[in-house]
Amino acid sequence: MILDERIRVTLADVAAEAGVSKMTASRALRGSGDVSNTNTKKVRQAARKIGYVGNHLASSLSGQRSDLIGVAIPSLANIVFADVLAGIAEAIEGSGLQPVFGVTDYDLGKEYEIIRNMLSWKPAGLIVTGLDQSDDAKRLLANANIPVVQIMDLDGTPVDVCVGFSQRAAGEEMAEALLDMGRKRIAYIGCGVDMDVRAKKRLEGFTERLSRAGLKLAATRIGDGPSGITAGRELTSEVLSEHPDLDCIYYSNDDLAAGGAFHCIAAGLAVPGAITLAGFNGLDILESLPVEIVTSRTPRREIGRTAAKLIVEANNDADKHQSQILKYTPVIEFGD
Amino acid sequence: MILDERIRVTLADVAAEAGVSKMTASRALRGSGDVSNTNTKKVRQAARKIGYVGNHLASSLSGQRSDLIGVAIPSLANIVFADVLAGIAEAIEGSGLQPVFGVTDYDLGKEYEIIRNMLSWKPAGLIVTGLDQSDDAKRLLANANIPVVQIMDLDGTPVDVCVGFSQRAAGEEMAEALLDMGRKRIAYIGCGVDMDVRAKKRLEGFTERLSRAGLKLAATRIGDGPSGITAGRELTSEVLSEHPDLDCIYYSNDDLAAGGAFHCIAAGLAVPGAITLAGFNGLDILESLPVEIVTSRTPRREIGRTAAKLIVEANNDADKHQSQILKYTPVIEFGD
DNA sequence: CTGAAAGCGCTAACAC
DNA sequence: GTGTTAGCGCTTTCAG
Repeated sequence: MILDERIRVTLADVAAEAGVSKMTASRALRGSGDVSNTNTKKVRQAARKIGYVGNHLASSLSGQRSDLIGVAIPSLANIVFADVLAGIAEAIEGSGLQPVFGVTDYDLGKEYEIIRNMLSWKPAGLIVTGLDQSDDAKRLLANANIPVVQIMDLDGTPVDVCVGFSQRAAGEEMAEALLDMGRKRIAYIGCGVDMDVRAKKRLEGFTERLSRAGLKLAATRIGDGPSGITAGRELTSEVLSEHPDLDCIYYSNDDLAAGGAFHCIAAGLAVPGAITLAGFNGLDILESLPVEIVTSRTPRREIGRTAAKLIVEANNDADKHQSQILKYTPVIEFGD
Repeated sequence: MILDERIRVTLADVAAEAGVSKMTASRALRGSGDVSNTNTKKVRQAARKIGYVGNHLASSLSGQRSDLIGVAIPSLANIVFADVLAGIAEAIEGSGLQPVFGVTDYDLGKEYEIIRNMLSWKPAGLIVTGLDQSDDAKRLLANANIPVVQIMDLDGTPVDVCVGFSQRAAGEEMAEALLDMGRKRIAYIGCGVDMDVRAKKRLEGFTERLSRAGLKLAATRIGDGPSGITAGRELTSEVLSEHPDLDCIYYSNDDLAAGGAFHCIAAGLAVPGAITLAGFNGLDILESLPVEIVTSRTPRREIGRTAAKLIVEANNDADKHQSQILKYTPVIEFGD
């Protein structure tokens, strides 16, 4: 295909075709202001006839604000963020807004660049993951003068709106649940790549609750490869061979825990009879697993949906927007 | 937060601060054309000092083309498309392009609207899923005058570039592999929501290959709920209770197949001893499963990466762009 | 190497 | 109801 210079069809063409002024055409197409029925029809027909598509760049530049909504997430390998995106897509359906996304790879520098880049599109709003952006990034967000929603975390000071749950508390509550089940020799398994701020916060809450009960982790193992089922299986095998007496393993997420479950099944270890496995997120996979794994179900799709909805609403009525903290609470599920 | 009218800092402000004209500032910031070192420094400092962010809307409008790249995918619940997005994000890293996405829900009408909407951003390129858009949508794509990449399929006539594999052939090859393993009483399990065009094409190829061997499907079960592990487990249980003599089940994807595996484990059915399970995609989960499932590994991340790379390259050098078909081939894996 | 002028395609703000 | 006039903030000319 040759990218030749095709004739661009613009609003002026539509107006000419319909025999009205650009403004009438513009109003008719957007349904704004009063336009006679006759002209509305004429314009719509003309637009269809000559294949008018419109130019968001021009309308946004003129209107001082675009219909874009910026989303910065740390990763797409983690299904959790795909769920967040799905929630966002769901919430903006029909609103005329469209999401632009950027993947930060858990890197504050990249995150700053992405935020900066997104801001230059003058988006209707921004959704960023977590509360721990770099100072530069936070300054950008604070001065952006658009709704900014920070999601998935609550432990910190939000820039504007915050939709999430306390990662620390989630860790504490899981510790509490496991203690209630009588677990005493507990190990932690995580992954380096996955050791983002939020996983760290959960681990902190977890160990703190343990120490209040006079306990500490019997073992800690942080893999250096990427997180996933395979990694979980291997790390579990390693940890259990070094510490065969464990009665519980807390994983930084469900993928790792599922891998742990597969190891236990293969090794003939009863779960949760001989050992309790606990994960995080409440992934679909756990429900069908032949063993029971404890997990905290995180409402990530709802979080995405709520975050996007707030921006959609602020976009329709800017006065309605206000800084606020919307708190969710992960629910602990025992897999039965 | 009150969305007050803040002072926007524009290129003119930077120019004033640096004591040069807007043009010199513009050139210095973009590194285009020749600007003296002195002025370049002055401008850069001025920009940083007053916190200039730039306005992509204005530059794109002026430059006739934006740095956006539009992506239309059918769903985010399906991890396959999250992988595609991940590949896209990977490929455009550092290129200055940013992805805008839309979710079609396998709905041609929605897809048309999304494509139309994206085109109005005058994107640098478009990535759409499959070859089966509506005629209206195809017309838009054909006239868009930008690189258009259709991904994940090969069975049909591409608009411009096509990066994918033949779904029909994938179905045929899986049938062939299962026949080679001596399977004879084969059932198919899919999901209504998941019964997109591509799953249909695979099924067609599959049954055609069977009939060439003088066989036909022993049973076909299409669930009406959403696809997933849980659905797979239930559907498998149902099909097996009606047809206990099956020696093989072909699923429309790995999630369903994994659910089937869990059913078999719970029911004490040896896999693949008593029954062979075959899925599609080559998801991570299969590797760690305590049973062996046959699958076709699809290079979805590579496809996303390649598609995006083509657009990045065309963006750097439009003359290099040409319509072409990039063919991938899913590899059948036997889970051992 | 630098700058002034003229738009890019659209819409807000006013007239009529 | 409809049209006119000015931009939105930037870059592409084209002169110096």
